[in-house]
Amino acid sequence: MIKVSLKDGVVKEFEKEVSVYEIAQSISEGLARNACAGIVDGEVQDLRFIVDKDSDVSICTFDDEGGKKAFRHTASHIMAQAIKRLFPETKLAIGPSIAEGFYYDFDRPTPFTEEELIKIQDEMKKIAKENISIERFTLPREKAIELMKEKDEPYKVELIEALPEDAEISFYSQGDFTDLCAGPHLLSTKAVKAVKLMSVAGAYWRGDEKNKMLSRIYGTAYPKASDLEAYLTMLEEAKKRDHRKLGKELKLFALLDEGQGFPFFLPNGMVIKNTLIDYWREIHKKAGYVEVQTPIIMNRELWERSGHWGHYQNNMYTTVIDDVDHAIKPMNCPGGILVYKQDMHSYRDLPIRMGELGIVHRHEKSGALHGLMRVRSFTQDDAHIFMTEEQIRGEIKNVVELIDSVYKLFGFKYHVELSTRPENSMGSDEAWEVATEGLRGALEDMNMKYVVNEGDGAFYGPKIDFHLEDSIGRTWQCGTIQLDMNLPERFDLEYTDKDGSKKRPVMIHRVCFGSIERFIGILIEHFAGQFPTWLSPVQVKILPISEKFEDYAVKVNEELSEAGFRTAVDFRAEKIGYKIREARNERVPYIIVVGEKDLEAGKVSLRSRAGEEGQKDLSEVIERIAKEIKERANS
RNA sequence: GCUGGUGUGGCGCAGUGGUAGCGCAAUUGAUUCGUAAUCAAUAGGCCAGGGGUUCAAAUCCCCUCACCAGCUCCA
Repeated sequence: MIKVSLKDGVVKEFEKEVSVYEIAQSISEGLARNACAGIVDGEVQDLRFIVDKDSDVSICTFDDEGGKKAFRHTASHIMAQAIKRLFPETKLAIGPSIAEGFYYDFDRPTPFTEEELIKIQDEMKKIAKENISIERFTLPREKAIELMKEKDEPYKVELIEALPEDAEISFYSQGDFTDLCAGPHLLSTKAVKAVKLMSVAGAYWRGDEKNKMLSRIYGTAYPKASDLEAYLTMLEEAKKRDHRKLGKELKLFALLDEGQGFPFFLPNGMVIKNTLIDYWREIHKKAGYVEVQTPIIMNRELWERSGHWGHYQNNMYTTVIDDVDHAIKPMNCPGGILVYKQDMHSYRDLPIRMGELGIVHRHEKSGALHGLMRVRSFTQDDAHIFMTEEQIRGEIKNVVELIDSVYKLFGFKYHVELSTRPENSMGSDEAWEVATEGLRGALEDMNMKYVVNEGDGAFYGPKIDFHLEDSIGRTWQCGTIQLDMNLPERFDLEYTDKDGSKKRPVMIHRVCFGSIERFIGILIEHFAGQFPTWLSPVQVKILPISEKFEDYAVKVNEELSEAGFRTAVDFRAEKIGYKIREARNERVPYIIVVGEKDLEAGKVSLRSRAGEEGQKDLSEVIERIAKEIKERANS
């Protein structure tokens, strides 16, 4: 007798061992039809998985993460099967499910064309209609290698060879198609009806740029055509908020051939940048930071001492001044350290929280550049905190809270990663261990959820990264907290402790926005250009109905400017509908219309983003907008 | 950097071998208007750059550059 505990405390008993699918059937035929996978004692399992002991079981449909994965993974196998039917000479690499769909990497002499993509998609639909049942089987490693050699799939052979000697290798086959795969998969191809192949792109075998470049096809799949349609519509909508498009439309910034990767900030964008900086200064002052500024260019000796010359040279721009090598700073830390060294420090001074809005230059590969998100010159809202070892956790906690408060203000969701020691790094294992555990401990003290990103730390220390999403779900690292026990050593930093002895301080490097440029890119997409009033380049636009009311418009404008708002008046001899259309396209949060009726009543007509609001006293409008700006409310 | 795609007035696009077009924006004039586009006229382009094929190239071929998607790398 096997006891299966389902959700809501329901327990079912089975006479003998039973598959996940049979459990679903025992609940309802409807559920069995939609079942994609199961979770058995916390592990995602195939529908074919046999439950042979008392277990907790829940059934996953497409609406569950595990079910979605199985569904899309099956879609990727269907794509591979379609390609094998149409282009049998193609070699298979790997084909997993991903966040919004799936991909599969193929090796063939020429990449797939648009027309071929359509053919493949049609063939996939045919395969779904054929309702081919999907079987799972396992082979010992040697037999598995033999099978894949026989099928002439060298990439699969390589994958299996990387698995342990005694491994049982699982395969899935559907009709004439068999693929190495850990699963799970659906029971048949039937459910995968709504598929769309999105794009073809190159991708290196095993993600290594030294390897051969394969041809990757991205696709997505849904159980219902209407869901697929909804997803495609959502993507279209998201493209409309692309910061590069809006940046041009709203005249925020420009990226020109004359400086590849070096953004120009236009007057409107500069308002946003400066307003963010004002906000930054305000919260950092409150949090006990001082501010410094260090040079953009410093000599080679400094960069050799900091380790950048050795570990970061590929990303640095250099120049020669009076026959001496210099580098344009890619990071602010060495400058901050030199500032620390200007003085003797007592334990009483610590922690020293030293902020710097530093413009850094880094050479990025041309293909990596992306609007404001990835540039070669950017402003870091940097700070270096010098402290004693005992202060580490408290300071990290302060910084995490500060970053969290910034992201909350804008309504951002974010995820956190802990990045550990990379290959090209400096310092002792002990220092790295202490630093990494310091970060991990702080995260755990605060019960923060995080994923570990092995080997992705900075060359001088491990880091906590904060990642924000853009409009189509790509994530970008913004905030980061890096714990550094190496640079204080290299620069021989000291403070005098209670007993008069010299001690080595520990150092944190941290940013909240990350790069102000990238943060603005994210902001543009997040708000679709409709910035909260406090950030809007123009906060109130005054539209006289005709020339006759220009004087009144000027008077209203004076009062609004006097109140400290960023305003503009549209004096053109256009109809009011036209002026409103334009002001709305500019995403101006408040539009004030003045005409005959307003002049007579001594009032103004207000239009906010919510729509027409009718006549109001100007003083009332001023009060309302001032309050919104002061609270930095998100309209 | 790699693979593929794209490159036509300020912006968005059409134009697949026969003298470069549309819409918006701009300028000028008229209109003086009540909540998402008033009318008319004018001006604006070595068709990314270079080389080639051809009687003739935006269009076909080669090279370079930039941008876009993805990979790699990263704030």
